[in-house]
Amino acid sequence: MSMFSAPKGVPEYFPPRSRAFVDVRSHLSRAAELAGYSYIELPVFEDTALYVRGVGESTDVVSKEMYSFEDRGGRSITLRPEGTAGVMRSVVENRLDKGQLPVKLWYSGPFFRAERPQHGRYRQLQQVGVEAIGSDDPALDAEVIAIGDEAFRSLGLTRYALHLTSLGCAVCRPAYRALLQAFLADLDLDEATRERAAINPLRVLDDKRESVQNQLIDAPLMVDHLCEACATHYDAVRAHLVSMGVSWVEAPRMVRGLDYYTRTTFEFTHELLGAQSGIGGGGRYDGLMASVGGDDLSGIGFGLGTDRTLLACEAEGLTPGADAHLDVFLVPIGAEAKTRLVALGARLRAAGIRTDLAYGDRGLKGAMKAADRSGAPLVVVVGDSEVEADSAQVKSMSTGDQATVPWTDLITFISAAIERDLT
RNA sequence: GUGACCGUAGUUCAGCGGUAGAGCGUCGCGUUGUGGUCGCGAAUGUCGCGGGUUCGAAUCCCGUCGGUCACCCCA
Repeated sequence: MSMFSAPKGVPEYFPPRSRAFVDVRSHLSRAAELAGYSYIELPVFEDTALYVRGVGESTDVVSKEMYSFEDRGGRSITLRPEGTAGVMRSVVENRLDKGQLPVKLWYSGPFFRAERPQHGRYRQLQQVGVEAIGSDDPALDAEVIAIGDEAFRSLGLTRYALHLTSLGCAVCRPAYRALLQAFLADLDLDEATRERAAINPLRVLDDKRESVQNQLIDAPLMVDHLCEACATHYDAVRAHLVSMGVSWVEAPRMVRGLDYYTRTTFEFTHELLGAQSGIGGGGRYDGLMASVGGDDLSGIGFGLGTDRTLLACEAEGLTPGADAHLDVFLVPIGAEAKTRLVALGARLRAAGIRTDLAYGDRGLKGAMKAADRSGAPLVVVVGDSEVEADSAQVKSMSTGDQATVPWTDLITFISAAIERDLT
């Protein structure tokens, strides 16, 4: 029994799985780097009002899932529940939007939502996100979507799907919203659903209950009521996706939980993850920057769930980061040998060779066992006779071959052996 | 936040009212300085935590904490 336990709903990654987590995260961010996005490091807490105004007071995320508290100066602080609002705040505050547009940024780190934990749903969740700000070019929408697709594909994932729709804009959405509300008013719905219809009628569309869905068959859909500009924009996005070879399914009833989304909206889901199947989602947000006090620039971005992407990889039997993480394992027998190998280890590491050593004066047999388990392809053994001969035994763990190598040639020999193994 | 199920060794799990078990892992041994296979042996548990019922509780009941599944929500 340990005295303390981690807070509820917080995932921890430790070896060996932490290696997979790190590898997943680097695949996700690499896709963004490959498309010219630059890293932005942001605070994990912000002024509560930023989320209330940016994300939307009526959203579940803001109204019942935020970790908010008063700091010692009496300010209301909130642990960030999502990434986009914070990026907007920083862009406006630091005038990153005053140069060439679009500004393309990526970020990574923990986010916090006080939800009831479940497999794949955590109170501290990890995301890798991108934002492209200051252009409403539909090619940029397509780029962002394609980056997400490539991020998942680069990990070897295949059992995922891209859901796509357009949520319209300030011109066409209000009229559609009224239309939908009128439609919903005539349906037989329970109180909670009626309430939702009043606050965010779009949300009713993706209700999972059959009894509700049956009544929604003839519900008006946003995509059928887009204004000319939105329709043209959406067509262009789809045309670009086709030319990039990205496939998707139309999801006219898809809804996002954050109020700022407009026009292009998308979600990646994985079919093996159960109820928490969303592994990434995003879209365009046209009014967000202005609502946070900046110029009225539009933007588009996504957040990819690092935790869930790892779960998706595991569900598909993929093993990210499984490559051996060591090149050489050193086995000393005796005090003199240890002194020599400790020094050799430092030199190997300085030469960029990943090296570990058998500590704790284990017997040769035990040390070899440790060497085997380390996964290192090469093992260097030094005992009394090697010390005397000023040499070392270098063993290949895969073939079992062992060579006597003069001490002065060791680093060169090892480098060459690793080089050979890589080719 | 609502409902249901689960919580036993490092790990996966069996035991379900009468002195705590197995597989895997860990450590040691199988003669002097060589791992993976095999054989033999050993260590490790306040049976999540707190109450209650009982002669006796890992086992039954209540609470609590944690996890899981669905709803909800979303990454």
